[in-house]
Amino acid sequence: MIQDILSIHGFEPGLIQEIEEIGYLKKVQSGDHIIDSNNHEKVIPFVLDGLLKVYRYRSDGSKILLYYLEPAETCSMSITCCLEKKKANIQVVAEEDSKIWMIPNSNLDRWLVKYPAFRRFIFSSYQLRYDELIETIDSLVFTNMEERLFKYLLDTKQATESFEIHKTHQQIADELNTSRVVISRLLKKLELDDKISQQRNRIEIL
Amino acid sequence: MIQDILSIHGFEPGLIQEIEEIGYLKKVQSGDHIIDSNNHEKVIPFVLDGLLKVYRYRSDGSKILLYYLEPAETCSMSITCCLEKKKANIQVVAEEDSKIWMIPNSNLDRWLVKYPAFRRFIFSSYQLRYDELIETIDSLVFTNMEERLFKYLLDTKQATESFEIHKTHQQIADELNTSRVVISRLLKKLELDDKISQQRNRIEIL
DNA sequence: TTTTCCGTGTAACAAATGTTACGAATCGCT
DNA sequence: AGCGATTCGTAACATTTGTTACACGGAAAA
Repeated sequence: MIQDILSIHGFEPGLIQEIEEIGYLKKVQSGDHIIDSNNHEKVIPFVLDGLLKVYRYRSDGSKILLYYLEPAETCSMSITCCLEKKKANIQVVAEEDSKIWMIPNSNLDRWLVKYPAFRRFIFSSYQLRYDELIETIDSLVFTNMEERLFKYLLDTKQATESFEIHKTHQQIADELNTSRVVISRLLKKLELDDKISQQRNRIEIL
Repeated sequence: MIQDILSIHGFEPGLIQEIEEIGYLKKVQSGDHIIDSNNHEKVIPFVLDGLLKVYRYRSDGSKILLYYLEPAETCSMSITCCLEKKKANIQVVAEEDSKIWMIPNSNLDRWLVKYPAFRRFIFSSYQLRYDELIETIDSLVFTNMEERLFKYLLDTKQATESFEIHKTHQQIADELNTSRVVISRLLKKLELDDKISQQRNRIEIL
């Protein structure tokens, strides 16, 4: 199973073996915190199954959703954090029940040197996250809340592979950093436009 | 001169020699385009002197200022772009007259393997840009236009090492993706609050 | 069943931002 | 000096987003 997912990126057999030997499986439930400010253990999480959310939090307690991590992806913030021995103010939370292969950072630098596929993997991870951050900036600058909300629904649909979204208006508002009333207002509008239908705790995308 | 700037990052003598041999100096004037969608030459720009702006542009022509590049810095977007052979929709423009050491991408991968200091440099560049993008997201989400404007003025002051900013309201509006009228309104407010003083084409930070 | 709590709908208003329009001041050029 | 172009100030208004308050209905708990 782990071999299968790692070979997606064309990892060398030797690398796959090393990752298997040094890493360990972590099973988490929806809502669990995988990485936090408090725990300073230097590991990078490689998602085997499920869905993770990566937040950036600020000193005043507010936080921003940076991106989602899907299977076969990893968190580039954690990588730099490991390589640079720097504290990144990030938080990785399970959105669904997930299985994660936790890889201690001890061999990162050596792997970078030894395995070309690992280099490619790391750099394409960085690129992927860059693209997502820039897309976030894009949508903040150029689109209004209604579009951002609809995009959020579509993204959630894709990430969870389901047409139904089980979230309250308040939860959505928190993720989009606005208020519940605004979300209710806009969801009602989307409903009138026949783009969604909703019941309590449930939004269906049409 | 080039040795001096490269040694800031602790580059190995052999690496410095290679970079000197393979790279070339490019002098540009304020407003010149260094990297564009059209030219597909694979080089990474290393700033020796001056100030560059990195934009992301979109298909509809609109663009966003991603970050500034100061001396001894490089553009991580270009790096991934080189390594991944992928087209990044970025544009690098000279904000001031600048000197740039242009480094063809042919040896990037080999340098990553051979020189630890180069690995550290690349990864810390990535981290730096991440931090800036996240800070941008932060300010878009949590602060109003007045704060963003004042922060923009302070950043410009720092980047140009001058208390005077020679820009029109329209230019500032373009960089902050708003309209000229809004900027004029807010600058007037900052002036009344004794945070700045302004004349035509000139803003002074107090 | 009754009570309480949670999620949602909606009104009314406030604040921030965007848009259009026009006049005044200043600069560069002839 | 005179003229046109650029830059800025400001009013008036539209739109978007945020805030407060309250009602309703269903779900969960007592």
